[in-house]
Amino acid sequence: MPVTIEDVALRAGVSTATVSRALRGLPHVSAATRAQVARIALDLGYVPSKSATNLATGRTHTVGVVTPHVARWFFAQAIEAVEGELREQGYDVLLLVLPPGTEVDRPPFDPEELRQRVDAVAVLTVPLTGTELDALRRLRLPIVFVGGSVPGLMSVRIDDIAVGRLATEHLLSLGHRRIAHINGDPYGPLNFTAPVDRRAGWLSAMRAAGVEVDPQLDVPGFFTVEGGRQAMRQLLALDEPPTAVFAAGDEMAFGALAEAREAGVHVPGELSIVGVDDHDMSALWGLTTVRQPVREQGRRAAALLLQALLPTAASSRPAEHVLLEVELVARSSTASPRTETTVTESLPL
Amino acid sequence: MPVTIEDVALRAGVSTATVSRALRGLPHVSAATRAQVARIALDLGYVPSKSATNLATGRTHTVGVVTPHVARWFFAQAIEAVEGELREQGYDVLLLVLPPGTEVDRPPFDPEELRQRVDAVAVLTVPLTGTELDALRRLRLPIVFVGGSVPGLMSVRIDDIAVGRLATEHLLSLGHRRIAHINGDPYGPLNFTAPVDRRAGWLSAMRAAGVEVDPQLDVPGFFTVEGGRQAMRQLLALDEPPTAVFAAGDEMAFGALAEAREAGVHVPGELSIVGVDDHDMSALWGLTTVRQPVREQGRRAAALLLQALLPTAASSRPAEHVLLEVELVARSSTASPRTETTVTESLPL
DNA sequence: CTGTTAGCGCGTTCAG
DNA sequence: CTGAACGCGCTAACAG
Repeated sequence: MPVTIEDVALRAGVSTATVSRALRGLPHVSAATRAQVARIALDLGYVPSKSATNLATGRTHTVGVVTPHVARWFFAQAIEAVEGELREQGYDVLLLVLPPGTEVDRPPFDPEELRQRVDAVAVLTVPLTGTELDALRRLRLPIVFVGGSVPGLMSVRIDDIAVGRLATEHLLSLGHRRIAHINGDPYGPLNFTAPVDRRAGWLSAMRAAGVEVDPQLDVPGFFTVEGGRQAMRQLLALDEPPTAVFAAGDEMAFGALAEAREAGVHVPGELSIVGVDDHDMSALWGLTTVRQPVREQGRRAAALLLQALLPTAASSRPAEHVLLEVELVARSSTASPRTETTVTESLPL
Repeated sequence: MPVTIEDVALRAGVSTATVSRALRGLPHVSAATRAQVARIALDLGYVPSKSATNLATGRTHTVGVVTPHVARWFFAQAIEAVEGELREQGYDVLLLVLPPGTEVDRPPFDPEELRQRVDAVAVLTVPLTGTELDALRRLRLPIVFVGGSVPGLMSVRIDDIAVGRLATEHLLSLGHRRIAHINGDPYGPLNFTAPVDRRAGWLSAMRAAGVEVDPQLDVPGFFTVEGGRQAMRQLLALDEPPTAVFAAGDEMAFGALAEAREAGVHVPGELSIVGVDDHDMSALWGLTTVRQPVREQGRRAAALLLQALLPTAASSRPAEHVLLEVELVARSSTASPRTETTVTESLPL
């Protein structure tokens, strides 16, 4: 039913090979023939069959994007960026959302099913088991991790230890000592470096400042608004609540912020909060945060794949690792502890 | 390089035809042969080539999802839902993000490029030109619109007029008369019914209540946080500002809320605000809103496509239109105007 | 510069 | 119940 290359060939009075060459801009085609073929293809509405092309060339012109979520800020941003870059270069994007849950209780992800469908894969901080990673490697496809890194595979991410340190140092410099940390899932996946590193940064900064860390101040928030809320509730219930909180993600910070206010705890008068991301709504909340360039990470990841897909690309170079800069954005959710200044509404909200 | 059906056939000592039948559960294969083949396929790690299958059957087992954004709440939710449902049924999802901008200034979308790649298409309230729509129809593929509807094509959406009416009536019933409306883009696309309908609902409710509508109270917010903020600024600058605002989307409502508070206008004491969506963060903001079941819309849309893809499906039935229910969720951003009751902090934030 | 000939990997008749 | 043979639409040698 669809228009095939043969239809075009017949109509143009040439062979299918010539049509193929003409349409793809290959050399060895007279300008006249090329123009003629192009015209006919156009008004016949000819579109090459992807499957046939793939079968013949072995390349799918499709990149798989594996992600655990699409609705969360980081992932949505990253997907949008990756898709844009890829589509611009003529690649299709196959979206693969891994069912939620840790790698233990979700259905196993079988990278093999990607084998015949994509030329490369971008993995957005998905917690994968060692088995899955091995299978992924066995595909021998260009693979890039975004927001995390795995030995031997390309990656684009930020220095999450620096993130934790930056946030914590900001609070320390304001005079805080009792600084809590709301992180991801303590029983979560192993191959998910961001939360672990951010915590490490927090600990490192605390230690460097000679501050003892109370284990009670290290609570899980699961990277969700609601999780952040619960975490904050837990912290406020302590005999000696923190004067400052470092939340490993803005969404958790929002929850924490809301919970604090609801509990009548004034931010930043009685409690300072720092997040990570610089979410679209962080400014609205007046949230101090460590900004990470998510879209940039997406773009860079796509670029790495594209480059690895180039015919000239040697398939066995050392995997590239791109580390992007982060930056502390100070807003109104942080201040020095126990200031005796008038507690006016310093927050916009 | 990949394992082909022939490798399996050779190893099993049968023909490729038998392998094909055995693996796909077709009849006319002895139980023994079937088991044998299955085992060998498994330990050879055989995965049928999608392209080859497609070429042979004419079906791609892929559904295209066309969306203008992935990072905005509605779209992210819908994409996640559609993807989940589709993948569960063995379909791949090809993500196609249409560059931002109205259909006038973005690069034209050529549905033809989908022809050889997908079996069906889900369009998420993307503003399409008539030309694009026609081209889409010409594909003669099952097509479903989510969040909007187009004559002759399937759709899943909510009654946006009812949405506008519901929100407005809530405000009217509280005693408001000067009710503003923050909508989408006045110069925006035509085939994008949601904003138009929501406004119509607002007007209709106002008229039904015998309230005159001041054109100055109808301002654009572009469905973004920042747009909502600007809109609110504009409204507050009026000689006679509104006592209530109906924002056509929660993200705009957030912006409006923040702007109002920043301007020192107490919500809901001096100003009531209603949104639409019931965004994940609406509860945090205490935002009264008209909830719409986005994920459900995504699931239903996927189901419609799946059903139309069934071999038994007659290709020329009338297009199905699914209309889902909405519901007003009253929170703390709305109250009666000019109440003289103590203005305590009634909002959590 | 162009046409011919082979496949790419699978599904699908049609014979056995 | 099973196999041989052909075709899906296109690209890639290889001739001319």
